[in-house]
Amino acid sequence: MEKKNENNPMSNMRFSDEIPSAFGGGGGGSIFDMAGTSCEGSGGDKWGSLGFMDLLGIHQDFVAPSLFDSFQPSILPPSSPPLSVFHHHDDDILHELHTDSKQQHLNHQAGLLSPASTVPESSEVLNNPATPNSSSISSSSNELAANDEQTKAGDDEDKTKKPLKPKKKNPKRQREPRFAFMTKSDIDHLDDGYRWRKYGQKAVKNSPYPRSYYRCTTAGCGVKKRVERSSDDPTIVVTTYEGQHTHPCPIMPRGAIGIAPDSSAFGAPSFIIPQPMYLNHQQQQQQQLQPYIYNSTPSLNITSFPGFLQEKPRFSNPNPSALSHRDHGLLQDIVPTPMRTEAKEEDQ
DNA sequence: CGGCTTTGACCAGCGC
DNA sequence: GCGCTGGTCAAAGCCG
Repeated sequence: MEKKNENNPMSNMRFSDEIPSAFGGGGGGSIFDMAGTSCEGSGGDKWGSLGFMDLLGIHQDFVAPSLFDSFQPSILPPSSPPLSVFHHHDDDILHELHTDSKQQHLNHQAGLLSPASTVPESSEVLNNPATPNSSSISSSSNELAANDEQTKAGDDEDKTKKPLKPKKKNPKRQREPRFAFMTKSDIDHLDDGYRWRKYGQKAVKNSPYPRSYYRCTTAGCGVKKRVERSSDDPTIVVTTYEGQHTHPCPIMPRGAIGIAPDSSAFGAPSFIIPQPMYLNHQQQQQQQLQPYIYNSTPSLNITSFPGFLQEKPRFSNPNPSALSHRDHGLLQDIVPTPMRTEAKEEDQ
C-alpha cells in the first residue's frame, strides 16, 4: 500500500462541503496558504507527518478566527470572500458534486446570487438527521431479508462468486452530514488525529486518481471519510468526512481552543459557515490574476466551495466571538470558487 | 499476531 | 429495464 503520506510537509488545504468528484468543473475557489506545521498526531506514524489536527490548530491560529468571524454574515464586509468550510447533511451531495459547476455557472450568470439561490441543495438534501447509529453499520429486517435472498442467490452462484455478504439495504439510506475540504498536498490521507482504516478504493470517473474510503477505527464510531485527488490538479486532495465521531479525538491538537471534540463532527473543527459572498465579475478577475495566498506558510491552501452552506448549529463555532478579534485580514485571502468556475467557462 | 491495505465483487441508486 | 457509478464488503496479503 502506498504509505506515502510520510515525510510530507504540510500542504495546502481547502475547505468545502463537497467537491465534484472529478473536480472537473472546477471546484476550487479560495485558496490561501497557511502556516504548515508538522504533525503532532500519532496518526503520523502511519500516515505521515501531516497532522490535520495541526491544521485545525492552525485554523485557530490563522484561519479559524477569521473564518469564524467572517462566517457571520452580518459582520462580513461586502467584499468578504466566501467561506471555506462547508458540510452536507445528506446524500445529494453527490448530486451536487456533479452538478455543482453547472449550478455555479448558472449562479454566476445570474450575477451576485444570494446564498440561498446558490445552494438550493441545502434545502433539497434529504437532510436526514444524523442518526446515532452509523447508517452503514446498523442492520434491519430489510437487510435480513436481503440476506436471505442473497443467500439463495448465492446457492446458485457462489461456486464462482464470493459468498454474498449481508449488505445494508435500507430503503432510504441515511447519510451522515458531510464535511469536505480540499487540500493541496502530496499526502492523500491527512492525519486528523483520528485513526482510520481504509476499507475500499474505487476508480473515479473522469479521473485517473482513485478514491479511497476510510472508516474511523474506534469501536462504535461510524465516521467515514473519502479521499480523492483532483483530476484537474493532482496536487489537490479532496477529503470528505461523513458522520460524527462518538468519541473524543485520540490526539488533541495543540491549542485546540474552540474545537471541542464533541462539537467536532468530523474530526474537523466546528465552523460557522457563512453565507458565501460573491465577488462581482471584475473582482473575480482581479483575484484570479492575483491568487490569494496567505504566506504564513507556503504549504497550506484552503479552498472553499461557496455552493455549500451549513445550517446545523452543532457545527457552529463554540465561541466565535472569542475569535472575532483576530485577524480579519486573512479572510480576504480567500478566492471564491466562482472565479475558477468562471475561468473555466471562459476557457471553453 | 494483530492491524491495516489491497482488490475484486456485490449492491443500491439513478439516469436514460 | 438496463447500464453506469458510487459505496461497501471481506478474503487475502502485507507489515511492524
